[in-house]
Amino acid sequence: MSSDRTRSETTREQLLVAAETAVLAKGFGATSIDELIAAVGISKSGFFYHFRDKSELAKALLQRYVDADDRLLDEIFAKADDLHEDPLHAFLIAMKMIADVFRDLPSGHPGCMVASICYHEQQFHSDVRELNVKAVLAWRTRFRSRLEQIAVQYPARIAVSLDDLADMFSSVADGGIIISRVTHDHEVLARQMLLYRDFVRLVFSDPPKVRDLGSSSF
Amino acid sequence: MSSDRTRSETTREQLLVAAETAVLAKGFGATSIDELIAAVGISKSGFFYHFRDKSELAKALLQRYVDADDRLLDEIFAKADDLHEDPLHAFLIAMKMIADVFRDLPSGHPGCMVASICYHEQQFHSDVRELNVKAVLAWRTRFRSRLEQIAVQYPARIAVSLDDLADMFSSVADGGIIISRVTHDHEVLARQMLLYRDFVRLVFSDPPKVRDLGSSSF
DNA sequence: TGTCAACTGAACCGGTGGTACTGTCCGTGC
DNA sequence: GCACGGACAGTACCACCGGTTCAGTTGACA
Repeated sequence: MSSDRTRSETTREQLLVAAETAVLAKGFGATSIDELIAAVGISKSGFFYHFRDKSELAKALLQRYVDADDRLLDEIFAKADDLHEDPLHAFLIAMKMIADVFRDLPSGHPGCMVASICYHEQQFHSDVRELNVKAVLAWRTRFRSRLEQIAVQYPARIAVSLDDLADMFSSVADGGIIISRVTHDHEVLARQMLLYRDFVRLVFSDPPKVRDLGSSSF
Repeated sequence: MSSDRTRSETTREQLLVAAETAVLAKGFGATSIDELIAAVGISKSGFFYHFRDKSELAKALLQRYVDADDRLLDEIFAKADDLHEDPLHAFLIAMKMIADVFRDLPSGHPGCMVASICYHEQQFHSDVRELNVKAVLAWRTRFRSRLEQIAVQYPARIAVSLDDLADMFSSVADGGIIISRVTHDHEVLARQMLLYRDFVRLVFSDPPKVRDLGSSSF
C-alpha cells in the first residue's frame, strides 16, 4: 500500500511484467518459469518464493491486469466527466479517449488477459475463472450505469437492453483486439471503438448534421 | 474429394474433431498428442502418420475451422437471399439466423479458432498466422460487399467506413464469444449479434415505428 | 502374391513444473 | 554490535511428459 516498493514487490512486479508480455504473446502454457526468471535475473527458488505454483502466477497476473484496466477507465471517465457535465457527451468523450489510448500504443494492444485466460480456462483453478467472471461483470456494471444516466435524459431511438449495450463495449474491445492483432493493423481496434461510440450516439441522440460528417469529433 | 471417406480420412477427421474441442477449451499448448490419440484410439505413431508435427495439426485445425465457417455463412446468406431480395433486409435476416444458430448451440459457442490461435501466435509457423490473416480478411470482404450493396440503395444515416462496419461483425462475434464463455451465459453472444444487427439497421434505414419495439423481428 | 496405405511398438531425450534444503546477503530494530 | 527475518541464490533432484524417430506389422486390394 505504501508508495515505496520493497525489493520483494519490485521483483514480483518484474516477474508479472515479464509474464504478462509472454502470456499474451504465446499463451500461458507456452510460458515457462525458466524464461521468466531469466528475464528478471533471479533463480528458480526466487520464483517459488513469490508464487506457490504457476497457477498462483496466473491469478496474480489476471488481478494485476484488471486492476490496471479499472484504474485506466476510472481515470478516463473522470477526465471526461470533468470536460462535459452531460452524461451522453461525457460518454462520447470517454470513448474517444479510449480509442486514442489504444491507437497510441506503440506496437498495438498487447492483448486482453481476460480473453487469453478465457481460451486457457481448463488449465486454471476455479478461483482464476471466478476472477475473470468478476472482471467482465464489472465492465458490464460500469457501462450500464453510465448508459442508464444517459437514458434518463435521452430517449433511446430503438429498444435496446442497456446490459447488452454495456456488454458490447467489452465485445468490441476484446474482438477488436483480436482482429487488430491478426491483421497486424493496430488502427482497427481504435476504429472499432469509435464505431461503438457512433452506435451509442445514434441510439441516444439525433444523428449529426450532414455537414459535420467528419466522423469522430463529438 | 470423393464422397466416401477412406479410413485414413476418417481417423484424421476424428483427430481434428478431438483437437478442436481440446484446443478451444484449454489452448493449443495444453493439448497433448497423447490425449488426442487416446480419444481416437490409435497409437502415437499413427498421429505422426497423419501430421508431420504438431504445427501441421494447428494448420489443419484452422483450415478446417475456417472452411466450416465459410460454408455456414454461405448457407445462411443463400437462405436469406432466397427469403428477401432486398439487400438490407436479406442482411438483417441473415444476422437473425446467425444469432439463432449461436443461441441454439447446446452448450454455447465452443470458441473461435482464429481467436484461440491469435493468443498462441508465437507458437506457430508463419503459414498458420498467414492463414489466420486470410480468414479475417475474408470475413471483411464478405461483409463489406454485402454492406456496399445495401449502401447503394439506402443512404447511410451517419458517415461510416464500410470496412470498419464489416470488421465489426468479426469483432462482435469474437468478443461476444469471449464474454459469453466467461460469464457462462451463452445467450450473450446471440444478443450481441442482434445488437450488431440493430446497428446496421439503424445506420441504413429508418428506425422501426414505436409500436414494434419488440426488438428482433425484422 | 505383391504392394501400399495405415498404422503399431518401443525407445529416445530434452524440457518443465515442482520439491527440498542449505546457504547467504542485507536492511531493520534493539 | 548483534540478532533476526525477509529475500533471495545455489544445488541437486525428480517424475513425467511432450514431441519425435524408426523399424516393423497388418489388412485391403490389384
